[in-house]
Amino acid sequence: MKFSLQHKDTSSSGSKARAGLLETDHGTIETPIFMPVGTLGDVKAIEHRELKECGAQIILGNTYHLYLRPGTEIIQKAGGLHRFIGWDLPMLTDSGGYQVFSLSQLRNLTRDGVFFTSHIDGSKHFFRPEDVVQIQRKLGSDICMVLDECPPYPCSHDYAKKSNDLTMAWAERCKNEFYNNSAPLYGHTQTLFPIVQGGVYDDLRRSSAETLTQMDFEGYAIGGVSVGEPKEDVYRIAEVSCECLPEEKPRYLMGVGTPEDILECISRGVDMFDCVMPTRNARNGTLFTTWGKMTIRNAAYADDFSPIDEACDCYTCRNFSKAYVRHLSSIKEIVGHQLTTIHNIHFFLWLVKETRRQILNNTFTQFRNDLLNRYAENESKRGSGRHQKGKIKRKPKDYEIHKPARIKKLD
RNA sequence: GGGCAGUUGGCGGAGUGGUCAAUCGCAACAGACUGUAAAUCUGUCGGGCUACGCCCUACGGAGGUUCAAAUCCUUCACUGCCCA
Repeated sequence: MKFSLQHKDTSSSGSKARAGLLETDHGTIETPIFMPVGTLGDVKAIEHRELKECGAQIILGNTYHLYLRPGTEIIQKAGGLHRFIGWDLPMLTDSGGYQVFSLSQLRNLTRDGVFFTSHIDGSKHFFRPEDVVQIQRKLGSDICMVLDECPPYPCSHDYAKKSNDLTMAWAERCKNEFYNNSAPLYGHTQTLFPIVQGGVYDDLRRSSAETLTQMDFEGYAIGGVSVGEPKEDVYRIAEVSCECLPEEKPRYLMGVGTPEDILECISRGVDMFDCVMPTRNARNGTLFTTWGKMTIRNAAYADDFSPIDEACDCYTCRNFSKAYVRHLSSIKEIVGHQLTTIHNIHFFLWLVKETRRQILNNTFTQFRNDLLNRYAENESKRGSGRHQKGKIKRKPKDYEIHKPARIKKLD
């Protein structure tokens, strides 16, 4: 893998936005980039053909989920993940570190690794950092991720420090396994990104980023955000972390975010993003547009025969009306999910593509401010139309109540 | 013509003397969703208020019993099944 920084934005003194090229054996990725999430080997409700039409340059897969189903051996037998799923562009696989957070009820942490009880059949699996590297070798993803602990929010400084220490130790072990004890299996090169942790604490974030920089990787991820903390924390964490990471290497902010988050974090020096938001929200009826977000299932669109976004040239907007998409989405027709997913993915990819163009043109700040203002205006309008009687908090399911993560045998 | 069963909020369907403006599901309406256990979840859902409470109108129609009826009785209407 090779990353080259093409241009640093100069549209305002505060902007740290960058444009670059990330070359892999499966193709070159133009950054900033948004990577659609394809946890189980597909990006939900959209075919590879349509993903490419939307401008997707790289997608994610998930080590933990693919290991459980269909299983690493099947994928290896198929000739790797690219061949198995029929995707010939770059792929990044997440390590399962996020499942340490999202499946916290079903796992136990030890210094040596993570013990998972399968959410599918209750079977037991132990993942050491080394195992996760070996699995990703078998998957053959272009960018592999180290195993990390994604700590919950809120989280004490003490816990965040211990957690980060563990993640740092695991990064070292993953790196050793990756470079000294394993090799690519399918003829294309792979690289390994470590993950900056440290909760919402600047000192820990700096220390984490510096530690990883010392270890010298080809690119760096920033994790542990978007787990419930305020947006300002996310932006500050992105900024602080980027400041401590080498300029000539790509930075990947994991799990972010909304269009606003992406713009804010590009301003702070982030190059790569991934998030389930465009796909999940599409299936749940929320669409993103150049003027803000909308709930396509709202009654207001029942007889609105204009496209979702006049400025959008995705397949959905070129061919169908709000009224039709609303109809299909409301009754949860499969094609409704497909059309909304196509639109949202297209929008997120348009957003980063246009952002890149503006960066190269030194007009990024104006572009960002215009879009953020438009979004804020739209949100305030939405807010005034709400019928909610009070702030409603969703009751979490049992398995979603994150018990404080435990690190066993640390001492 | 006779017998039996039934008629509950937009729909389906609980409830069978007070704790019922009425469980639940669907539909409807709104909201949430950030390295996907999510095509999921949450809230509202007869009307009106000086709203964590109060007042109306409501369980096919009318009448009755009772301190109190969606729940019991009479009768009418309608629906389904069975027998002529």
